[in-house]
Amino acid sequence: MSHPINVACSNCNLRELCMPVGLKPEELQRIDELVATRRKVKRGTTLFRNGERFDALYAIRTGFFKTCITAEDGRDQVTGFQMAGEIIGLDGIVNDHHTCDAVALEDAEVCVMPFDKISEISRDVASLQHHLHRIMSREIVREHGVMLLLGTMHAEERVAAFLLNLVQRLHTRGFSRSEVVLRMTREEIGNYLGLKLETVSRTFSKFAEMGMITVRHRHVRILDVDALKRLVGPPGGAA
Amino acid sequence: MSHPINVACSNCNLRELCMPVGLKPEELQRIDELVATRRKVKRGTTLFRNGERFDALYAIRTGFFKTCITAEDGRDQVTGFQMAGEIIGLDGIVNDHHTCDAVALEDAEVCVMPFDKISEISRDVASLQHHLHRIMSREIVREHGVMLLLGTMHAEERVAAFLLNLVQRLHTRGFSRSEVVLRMTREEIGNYLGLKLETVSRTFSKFAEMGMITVRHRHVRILDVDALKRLVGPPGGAA
DNA sequence: CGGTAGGTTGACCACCTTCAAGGACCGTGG
DNA sequence: CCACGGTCCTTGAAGGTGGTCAACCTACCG
Repeated sequence: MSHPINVACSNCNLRELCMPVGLKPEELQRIDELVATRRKVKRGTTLFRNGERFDALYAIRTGFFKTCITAEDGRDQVTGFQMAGEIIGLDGIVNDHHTCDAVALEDAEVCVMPFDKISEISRDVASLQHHLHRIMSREIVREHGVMLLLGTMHAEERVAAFLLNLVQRLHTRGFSRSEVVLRMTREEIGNYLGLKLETVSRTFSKFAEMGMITVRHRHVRILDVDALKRLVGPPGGAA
Repeated sequence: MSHPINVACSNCNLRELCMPVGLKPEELQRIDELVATRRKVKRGTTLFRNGERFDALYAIRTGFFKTCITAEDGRDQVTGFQMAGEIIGLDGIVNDHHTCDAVALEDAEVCVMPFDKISEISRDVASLQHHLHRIMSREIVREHGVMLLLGTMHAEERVAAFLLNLVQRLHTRGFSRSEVVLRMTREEIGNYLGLKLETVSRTFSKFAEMGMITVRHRHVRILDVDALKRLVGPPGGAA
């Protein structure tokens, strides 16, 4: 399940995504202590679950995750989709227990960073300290955006925003800015966006009819980014 | 606008709410350095605004705030209501600029804690470090809950959850567990809950008809907590 | 006392959900 | 190779929840 690492953070090609930049050599060395082990997570299995003890943050090295919470009555909500270079597990810090499930949507590998080690090292290395704060703050700001989406947007706007966000993040990772292979089902997308899977499907079809995208199963090609952007938020447009 | 403090954290009656517990005397002394000044914020004015430079977190000493973000097209979303003992400003850490507005809903006073001072002291005082991490993590978890609410709940469930959450937080601050004086308008409540103000109003009326609450303007009395709880999430109830 | 902001209530309607049926793809096993 | 089952997806028709629009009311404040 977990195994020793073979690539140090200092050599990792994802370093700019999950670690601070501009470190001095001796700081870099301390950072390399951070990742205790790697862990492979098979598609469909969980990295951690609601209720489990929290003791580490995870940096995604490869693969794709969703995080979701479940209410007592069984309703659940996908709170995010995470890809390479992103950090998951922040929810567990408050009460030393995770409050959501992290499920791999494809075979994945994560770097395990024991939280007490993070705390310890960030007391010595100010840039790591600040980096951690920024990561948490970024997550808070991201969730504000999701609240705006869920609170004010219509179905088409939500789906457009979802696609744009996804393709943008993939692009910063070196992938195409117009091709997406969805790693999640329509139901998972809908759950995240506060819509039913049928609505997501219909909206995809509608975008395709309008010539903004092509959809074949999970393969989406974006034909007209600007049209999508216009959908999510009229730029100078009507109030 | 801002003025020297007259009550040290070590003497503050809100200490358990916004500061770590179980500090050693010398740590307490360092904590007292945290709050540089106090600042009064008049009702209807902002503590900070989207786009302003971030350099401090704020602990609410008295009063009541809302935070809200605004999309380019003018739509906005209330992301939370904050009361005494709670910390605001976390959104600003990522990019050194605030991304939301913090508006006082009644005359308020906050403790200004310069963020570089927080960082510095938390490098020496591990319990402060952990406390900060917990505060940020708690905010992330809270927002997960809001996402669940916005993504899956019906109007009645949302309003019930809102009232219960409010009264619960007031109760931990020593107020009644059945009396609430709302500090925000129906429109602000609706915005937060992803509903229109008319829907909030109607839902209040419906709850009143059902004998669960009484409403007179902004004064709400909760008559049947359990009924409200049953609304938000059927306990063992129907799936 | 009049103006204004905030709140309530009603009628109608739109968007999304619900329910249902059919179809495409994938892995497995014959 | 094809048949088979299962999951995932698409599309249609009908219905409901909450939105929209509008009128009226109340409290508050100069």
